[in-house]
Amino acid sequence: MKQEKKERLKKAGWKVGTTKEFLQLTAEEAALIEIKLALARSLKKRRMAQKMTQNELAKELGSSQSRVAKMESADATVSLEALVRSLLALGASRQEIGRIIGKKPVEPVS
Amino acid sequence: MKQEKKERLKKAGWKVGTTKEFLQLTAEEAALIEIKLALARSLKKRRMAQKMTQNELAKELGSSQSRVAKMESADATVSLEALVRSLLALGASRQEIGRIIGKKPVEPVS
DNA sequence: TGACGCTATGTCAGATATGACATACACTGG
DNA sequence: CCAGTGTATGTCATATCTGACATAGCGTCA
Repeated sequence: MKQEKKERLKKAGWKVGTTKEFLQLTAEEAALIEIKLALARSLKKRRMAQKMTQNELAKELGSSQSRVAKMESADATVSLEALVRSLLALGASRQEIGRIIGKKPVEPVS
Repeated sequence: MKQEKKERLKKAGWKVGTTKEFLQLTAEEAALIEIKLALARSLKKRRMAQKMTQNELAKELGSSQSRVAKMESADATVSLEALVRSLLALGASRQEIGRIIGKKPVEPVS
């Protein structure tokens, strides 16, 4: 069920339309992806606000630059856990993380 | 970085001290665990509110009763992602999940 | 008592995520 | 133009997580 989708992804590449429709995501999966996107955006914003490079953050996390890049782009290979860990490492509180997750995304212009 | 800790654990054997000190949890790790605990509690609460058994929920999730039990007990082998997915499956919204994560836990009696 | 329904715990093969590395790209200052 | 700095993307071996299964505990009902 997860595997199927990845296959489709690899073959299809990136086209337009909502992410949800194109990937045939269920509502739950769409919500999970939105959560990850919100966290990823926050992560990048926070890192930049602290004037850190991806490499510096990676070292703090005991990870590598490439993985930080993937986190910030909400790459499919990064887990929710990785995103939350990183935000915590950048000083975000539980409450802030809760807010990031709960905040409604900006509506795209129709 | 996770492996290191386990190594240390195995070598050190069993000494006393608070869990936190003994396991040498950083503040970030402690926060992550608190988040997982909050989600786990909510999961159980929600499942019960819907009068579902662990088995029923497991089937909805494409999983097994044992894993649901582990989720509800915030077992170390369950990921943040699994907890969030399960809550979404039980109908929780992004906003609700944000609130669960952000909410301060009840202080233990001193 | 025993049978039944629900939950808890341990284990393990297979699936998924990770850090590390290589490499490419984009931008800037010289 | 080149060199340097920061970011993006692909791959791979290994670490971690997952579903499934077995089995045990624990109420409850007859």
